[in-house]
Amino acid sequence: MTPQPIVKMRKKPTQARAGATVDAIVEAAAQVLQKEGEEGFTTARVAERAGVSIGSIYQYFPNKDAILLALLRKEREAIAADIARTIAEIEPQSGEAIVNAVIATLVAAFRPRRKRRRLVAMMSALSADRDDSGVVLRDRIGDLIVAASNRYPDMTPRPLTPTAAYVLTRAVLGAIRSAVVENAKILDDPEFEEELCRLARGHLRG
Amino acid sequence: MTPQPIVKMRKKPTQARAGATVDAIVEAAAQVLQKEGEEGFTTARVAERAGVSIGSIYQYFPNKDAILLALLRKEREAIAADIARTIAEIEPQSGEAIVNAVIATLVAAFRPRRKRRRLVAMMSALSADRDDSGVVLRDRIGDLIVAASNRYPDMTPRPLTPTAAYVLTRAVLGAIRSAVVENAKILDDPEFEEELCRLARGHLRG
DNA sequence: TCAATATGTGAGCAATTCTCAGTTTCGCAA
DNA sequence: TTGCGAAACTGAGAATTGCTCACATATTGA
Repeated sequence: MTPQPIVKMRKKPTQARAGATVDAIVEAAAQVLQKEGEEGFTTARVAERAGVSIGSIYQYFPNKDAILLALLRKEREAIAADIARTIAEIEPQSGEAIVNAVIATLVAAFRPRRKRRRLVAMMSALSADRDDSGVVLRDRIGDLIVAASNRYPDMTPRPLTPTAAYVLTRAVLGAIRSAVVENAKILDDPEFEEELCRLARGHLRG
Repeated sequence: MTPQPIVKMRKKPTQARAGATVDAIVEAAAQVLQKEGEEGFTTARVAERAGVSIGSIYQYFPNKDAILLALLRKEREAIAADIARTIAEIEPQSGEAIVNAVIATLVAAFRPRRKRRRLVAMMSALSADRDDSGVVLRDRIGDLIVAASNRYPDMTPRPLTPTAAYVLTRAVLGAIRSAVVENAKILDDPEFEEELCRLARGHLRG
């Protein structure tokens, strides 16, 4: 019933080696999860792979789940950075060009490191109560679309309400998410991207 | 790397009381999960609530996760039945009417029992490796759309490729999924449903 | 150099999953 | 009704795992 606040790190690392330890733990978590699956994801295994003791994990993470959350945030930040960088480089001729470019960027963001990003997509729903970074990221993309539609009126003939932006972003990201989780192959099909563009353009057209 | 086969029940119940036990366990699992959250979801609690011993659980389920999978399938079947029933009752005048009706049905399917369906939506990604009932359901809806588009040519002026159907179903369901997981309120907003219809019609239009 | 602080260790406790040997209930033929 | 084999159920305890805490070691600054 009551949404819980964000899980914090137990202790802020100040020395360099502590930061290295935290990074090692998160990276080890990703590798263990990837190679051994969920069942193999134990604190002992993560500690072993990271080359630290179990105690060190609990110096920085309040519990096992927090390691997953940290991994989730790290991957999401990488994706967000990908998207921001590519969008900054776009020199848009038209509203349509922006839509196409944003969608191309979103799809491209999920193409590399596929196995790891699949894990992230699968885990992200589970942490919805404890971590809102996913919603934040999606809303940011929605704002971006609304802003673009104001600057390039040929993108859409109608004013874009918040609900319309919500539906559009969640639909596009939802289709990509499905592709990542259930069938990674389709991500490489140019027709997939093309259909996503059609979907977005059709929706904006009204 | 290797996708795992579907988890089976350990033993098929033959007597009536055994079936009742299985049902009680699954229902207890749903209740415990809803009232106590993930952390409170222990085999002991489920057994207690179901009024059986822990041993009985393991007579029918190979492990704790299998209880969740059973719950997942049960909820999905309920949703699928909802959808199938409503769609069977539709007397379509036009292709557009079908699209609107299907979307209305999909949204409506997630409105009741909201807390439980939210849990299901959150868990379903996690079980993607072990259970394909989600993909099956989504593909079935996709087939339904393709079939309808053949019978009602005014629905879309272009032939609907499998990729197009994939994108359309995943986009619509993805938006609904997001609404269920991250913000249940928007599900009741008529504008949400309207925008979904716009999205689908726009995509079909090409 | 030396103390104060930050970081790291791992045996062990508490909680949890799952097993299995034994008990109870059911279905049914005599 | 009775007796018996099969099905269903039980719960103590073995095995595993998350996490703590008392202690050891490394780093920093003066």
